[in-house]
Amino acid sequence: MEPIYLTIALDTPLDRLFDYRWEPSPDNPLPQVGQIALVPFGRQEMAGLILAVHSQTDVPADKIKSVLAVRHQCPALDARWIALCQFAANYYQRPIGEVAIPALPKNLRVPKPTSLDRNLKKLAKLALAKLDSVEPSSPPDLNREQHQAVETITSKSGFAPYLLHGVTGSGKTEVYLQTAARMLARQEQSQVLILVPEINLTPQLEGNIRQRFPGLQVATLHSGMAEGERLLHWLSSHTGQARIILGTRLAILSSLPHLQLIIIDEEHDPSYKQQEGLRYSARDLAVWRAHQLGIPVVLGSATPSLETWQHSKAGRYIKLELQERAVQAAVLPIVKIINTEREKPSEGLTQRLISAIRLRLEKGEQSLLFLNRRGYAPVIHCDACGWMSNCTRCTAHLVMHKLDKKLRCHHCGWEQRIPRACPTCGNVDLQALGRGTQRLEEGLQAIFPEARVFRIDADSTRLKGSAEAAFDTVHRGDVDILIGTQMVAKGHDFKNLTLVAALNPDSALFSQDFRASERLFAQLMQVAGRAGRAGQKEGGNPSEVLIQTRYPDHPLYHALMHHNYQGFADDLLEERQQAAMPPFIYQALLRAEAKELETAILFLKEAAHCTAHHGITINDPIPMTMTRVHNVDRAQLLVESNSRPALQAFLREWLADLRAIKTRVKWGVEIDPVDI
DNA sequence: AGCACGCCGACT
DNA sequence: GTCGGCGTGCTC
Repeated sequence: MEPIYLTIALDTPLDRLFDYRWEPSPDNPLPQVGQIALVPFGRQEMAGLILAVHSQTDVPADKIKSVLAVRHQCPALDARWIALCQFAANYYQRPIGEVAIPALPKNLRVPKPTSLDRNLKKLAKLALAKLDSVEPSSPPDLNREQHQAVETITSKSGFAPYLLHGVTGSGKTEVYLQTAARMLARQEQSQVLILVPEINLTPQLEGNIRQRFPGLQVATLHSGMAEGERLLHWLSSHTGQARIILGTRLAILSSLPHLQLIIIDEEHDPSYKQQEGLRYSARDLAVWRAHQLGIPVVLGSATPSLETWQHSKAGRYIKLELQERAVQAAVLPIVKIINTEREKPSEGLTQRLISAIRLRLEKGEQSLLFLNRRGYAPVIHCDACGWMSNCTRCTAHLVMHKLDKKLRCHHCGWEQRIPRACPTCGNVDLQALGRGTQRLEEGLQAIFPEARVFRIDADSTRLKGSAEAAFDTVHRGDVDILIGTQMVAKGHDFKNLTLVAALNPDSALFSQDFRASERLFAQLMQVAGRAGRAGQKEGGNPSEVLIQTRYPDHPLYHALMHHNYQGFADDLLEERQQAAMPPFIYQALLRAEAKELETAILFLKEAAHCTAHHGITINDPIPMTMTRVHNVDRAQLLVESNSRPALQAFLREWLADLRAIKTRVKWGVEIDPVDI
């Protein structure tokens, strides 16, 4: 028999495919497109995705190698999944292998195949185990708006993108669940994908889903899972056994052959953007995938991204408003602004805030203080000579961590003991400047010695599973005052919480990043939404949100005071349009890093010095805001266009030219960057 | 990107 | 005499 040649995509930055020989034999079934093959590559062995099977090849006979094995145990990935990877590869300007291969569970990629047969048997057990442990619950009645949202989404057929816009407590989750229920009931094998920003912070949602759909298999997909477990859940999605798939951004690249609905909760959340490797937007890929499959996609948020908001204003997305709070007695919290120029804080707390906390303590209610800065103090300083605790490897301060007596760089991980005296002049009186969550905790405990003060941040929840335990402590009511970073803003309903305070959120107002205020608004709205979610207590006052700021007249805080997302978003959009910024134009970023900043800048200058392209703006190279991280200097070059296709076409050509430049600079391009 | 090969400087 | 620095070249 004639040999067969397989065209295979591999996880390598080389922008081409590789042909391998496959020897036919009566024992081995013919390989198929979409199957995974194990091949020799250079001196390594790798797993690749079969993209074509043919009887000929252009590769010279002395170069071609043979396939080591084909993973017949894993059913082939279908053409639509491959098309998704191909789209992402083209759009983000990377080879398809760099998209497709990392999207597969590791156990399918390692040279020694794990026993898939055993795992497939395990799948059935997994489903049963989950069924035993839940108590089924029935769906609550929907209010008029929720009902209409479910009706609208389920009445149309074909591709339709929806923006489900509703404040915290308006019952978006219930719309997700009942929409999912209808789609699942409609077809024997249908699957629903639900994306959440961070799965570890939403155990409640997973619980709800399992209770509401007791007969159905639920798969979860996120980066915190063990490889064996990951394989099981991925396979259950891939084989169609899992009907509901709950996952983080990486789940958008999973194989879902019977997908009928995609839901993206908190669609504005920055964690939908992958920030390393293939820098994809799970939200954008979700919309593309829904379009490809001709199915609805629901983007839910109280504070939609300006991209999504603009789509809905332009009529490209269908807007569904939830304005009533679904929980009967729940009312919006009262937002008050405290001017810290007039009321000077001590220990970071104004007198008004301290009184508000005291009132909650007396009533046995909880308070939440939001301070987005972990550690004790962001820097220490010598008054005598001006020395500051700077990281020698990064353009950043070493943060003081008092509990473990360390100075720590939050960017490169460097740590050292807190010096007893100033390293340059010997002064023993070093000052902690500024305030992190640890210092706030210390101050609060001093003011309220009897109160149970509790801190939740990346430091207090470093151990696996400890975040969930920490949240449980708060839910149980074992906490009076909760201090937290952005970790506490997401997902959790605190039933006894009636006071939320934001300390010192001002820095984002003047950030270089034009998206900083959009993010701050979303974050404050979200954290404000933690208060009083279970409804008003008998005879109680509405929950309160206090913002301590030096800029009490800033429009962002005024919008927040009036719960006016729409006004805020419309104003920002107006500004963005005037200034020709996203979402009205499209951007790509060329980043370069080298030992010396000058080397990186020079590379970017050379890159910028290309033939002019109509409709493309190439800006000047600039050092990144945080120039040096871990002894590497970084610079970037922004490319803009008002036409997405024009930008794409330019990038394709440009990157080919850049690859030809002989350089030691490490560089890469990011499409639709969100952190500038 | 890995991973080799290859040709020049300081070590047991 | 070797270990190892990173320049250059290749991966079906």
